[in-house]
Amino acid sequence: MENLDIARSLTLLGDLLEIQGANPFRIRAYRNAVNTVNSSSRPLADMVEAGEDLTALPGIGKNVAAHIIELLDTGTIGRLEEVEAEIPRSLAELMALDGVGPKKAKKLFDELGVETVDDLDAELEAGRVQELEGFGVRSAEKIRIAIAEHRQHTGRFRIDEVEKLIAGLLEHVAAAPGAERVEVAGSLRRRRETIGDVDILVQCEGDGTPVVRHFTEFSGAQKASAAGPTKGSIVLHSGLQVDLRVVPPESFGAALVYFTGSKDHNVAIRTRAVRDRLKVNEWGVFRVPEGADAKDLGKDEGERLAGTTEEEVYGALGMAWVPPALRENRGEVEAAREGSLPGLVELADIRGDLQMHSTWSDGKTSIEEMARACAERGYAYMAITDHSQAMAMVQGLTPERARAQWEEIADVRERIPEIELFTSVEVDILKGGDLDMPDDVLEELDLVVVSVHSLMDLDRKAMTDRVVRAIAHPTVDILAHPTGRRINRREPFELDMETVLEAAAEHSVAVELNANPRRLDLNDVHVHRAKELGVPVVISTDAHSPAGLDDMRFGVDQARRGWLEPSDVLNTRSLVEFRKWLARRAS
DNA sequence: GCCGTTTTCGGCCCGACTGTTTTCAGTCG
Repeated sequence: MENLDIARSLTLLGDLLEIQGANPFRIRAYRNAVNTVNSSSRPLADMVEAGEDLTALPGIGKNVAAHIIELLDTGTIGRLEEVEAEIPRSLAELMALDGVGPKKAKKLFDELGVETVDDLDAELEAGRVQELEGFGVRSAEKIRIAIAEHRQHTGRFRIDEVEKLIAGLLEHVAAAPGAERVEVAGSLRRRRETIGDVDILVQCEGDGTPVVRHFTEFSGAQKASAAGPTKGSIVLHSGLQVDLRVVPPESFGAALVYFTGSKDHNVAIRTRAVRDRLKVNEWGVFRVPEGADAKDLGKDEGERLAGTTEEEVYGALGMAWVPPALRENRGEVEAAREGSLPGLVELADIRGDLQMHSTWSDGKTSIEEMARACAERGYAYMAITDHSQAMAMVQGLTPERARAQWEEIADVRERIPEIELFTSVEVDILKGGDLDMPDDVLEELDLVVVSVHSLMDLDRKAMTDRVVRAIAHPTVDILAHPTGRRINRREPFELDMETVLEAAAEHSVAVELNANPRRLDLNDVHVHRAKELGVPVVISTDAHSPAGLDDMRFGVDQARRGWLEPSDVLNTRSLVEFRKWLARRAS
């Protein structure tokens, strides 16, 4: 069972308990446990099997640990079944609707017998929802719209899509009357692979109402769902929600921390602040006076210790500034207090790109043009990794064509001496783990990249065995896009990543972090696990044209989210050092 | 339900906006 499955069950249990009106702190405890499960780089199932104590994990105590062990043993949680005997699990789905929380879901169930979104739709049609106490015509209409949007658009947006969708909006906001500074916050600033909604922060002296009004009048907005003196929300035609907050200069840093999140990171730093009798909110860091209770203080009462910049805010809390990519409450709060934050890899550290395609298979551009494009980007080396022949539809390389390609590569090397071209092939891993290229060719290549492109629906054991067998081949250097996922389009293969990474460590094989924003494969948690196991990570673009080379920044962002430092990333090495790595088996 | 330089009980992050309200609950981030 995957960590994802465990997280889903615990989330469901937490949601249903919340609908039942359980102690809110108990609900929070479940949510915290879910965050830990989702952030764990190792499968909890393996930890349990190894006899490790789950309560050593933050936010997981005796009860949740018992739930998890029961779930692994029996496939279900007794406590969850008890709750489901009282209220249907589909009520949790109602809470996914904008404007419907636990209280309204409960009321709809108790008063009208609503169990599903479809039931709710029918009750709305019948006009019965607006008659309920606490509901009204307007909230009924909002729920009706929320259902339509839920059906039309449930998922999150890829980060590259969001960047394109908001480019015009950011220009529009920068032109708002009184806007002195505009910054993107939220998951987009943390560089998550997908974005649920966009948060924008504007610095403005005095009344923010004109800024919010200017924002909500954006021509690309489908509707404005909120507008006050400090906050506004719009939905773009694409369905993407954008929230805007307006703050004065003395609060800009505090607000940037707060709206960058994540929620779990914010809760963690606020909880620590309470111990030091400090109060943190989006307006600043304040000292709670002797004898006073933080709860009785107004939002900006007390002695202000910080607020203008993020560095100041973290400093007032005894922490180093935390890079946004790390703000997920995965240990960065402790590291920032101890001064042990990693020095994260940056785009400028990248010295080469080790997966790209040319017109020899499905690339759009010649080898020479790709080489010139890489040289323009200042790289010291690159690899041309056209597909092997199993990819017949893209004219994958036969052994003969591979050899012929080497001659062209030799020519290009002479014409463009400023960059080193490595010969390579992205070799298909066939069904049983055999490689789609004879050994004599593999042995002559500078670099061997392997990946799965077919039979992606094998069961977990068969797929894991297949990939591990390929990794064990003595010529293999890099396992490319290890899970095969396409964000929002194709789920990852059934694959035991822990076993794969252990095999990579054993056989001295690197794993790719595919920088294409449609893939970003590996994900941040797996990248972090690779680091822990000492498996080198290669960040490659898999470019099919020169423009594709610019995706490198997305890969670097993901690597940063996985805590990678330059030394963890193979293609930050100089040409000399990288050659040494390629020769690692000879010595 | 979790946790501990308040340590095995009694706390647990904080504010804005909306709608249905007549002073506030619910939702959201």
